[in-house]
Amino acid sequence: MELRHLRYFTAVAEHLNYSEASRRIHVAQPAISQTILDLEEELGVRLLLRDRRTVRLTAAGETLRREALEILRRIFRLRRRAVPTGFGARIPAAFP
Amino acid sequence: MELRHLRYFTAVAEHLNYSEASRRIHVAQPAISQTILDLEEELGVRLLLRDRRTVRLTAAGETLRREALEILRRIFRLRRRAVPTGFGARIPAAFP
DNA sequence: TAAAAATACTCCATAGGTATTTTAT
DNA sequence: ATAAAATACCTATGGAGTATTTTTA
Repeated sequence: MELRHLRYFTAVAEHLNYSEASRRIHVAQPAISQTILDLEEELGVRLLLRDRRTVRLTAAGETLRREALEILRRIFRLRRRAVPTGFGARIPAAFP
Repeated sequence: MELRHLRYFTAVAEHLNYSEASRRIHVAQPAISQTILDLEEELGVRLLLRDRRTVRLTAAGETLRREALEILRRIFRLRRRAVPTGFGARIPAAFP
């Protein structure tokens, strides 16, 4: 599992639509499809029910959605803190 | 940034020795070296001071270490919860 | 038809391995 | 002489794109 899996999954979980997620995050739909399948296989859990035209989260999917969002939020904060602010701040010694 | 970066970094942060980390996590030392460099470049922050024979964490490195551990812990729990227990439990509908 | 997910395939970027160099002790 | 990180180089894997198929409304 890599962050990529969580990113794609949360995008799909948000829109409940692979194609829409594809447009939003600028990743081809088949790549998203495959990544979700890989994630489900790795976890051994079905995350999304895609029957007929609708995509729905399973209970496991809903749990993962929350956790994944929290993790991605943490990654986001991490990166934000690290961004050097100002000029002299190339490679600062510490996070701001 | 992917979890790979955090995995390698925390391994190095734990042992303060690239070669030792390499042995522990079964990834070649140059791969670890390169991954740390990539991470530092992406974050724009130096994470480790490797002068002479010693590797030390910068303040940023120490901060990242804590955050990374927390994130990896969450990933670990996630995967643990998802593991199907027992036979019938192929692809369960929900996390236990 | 239309709209969406899955499959097939192809390609190439890159993760990671081996070998080497550099640096300090 | 040793030990460790960085660099060079090469290869194979797999991530991602285009095209197509399948399925259902």
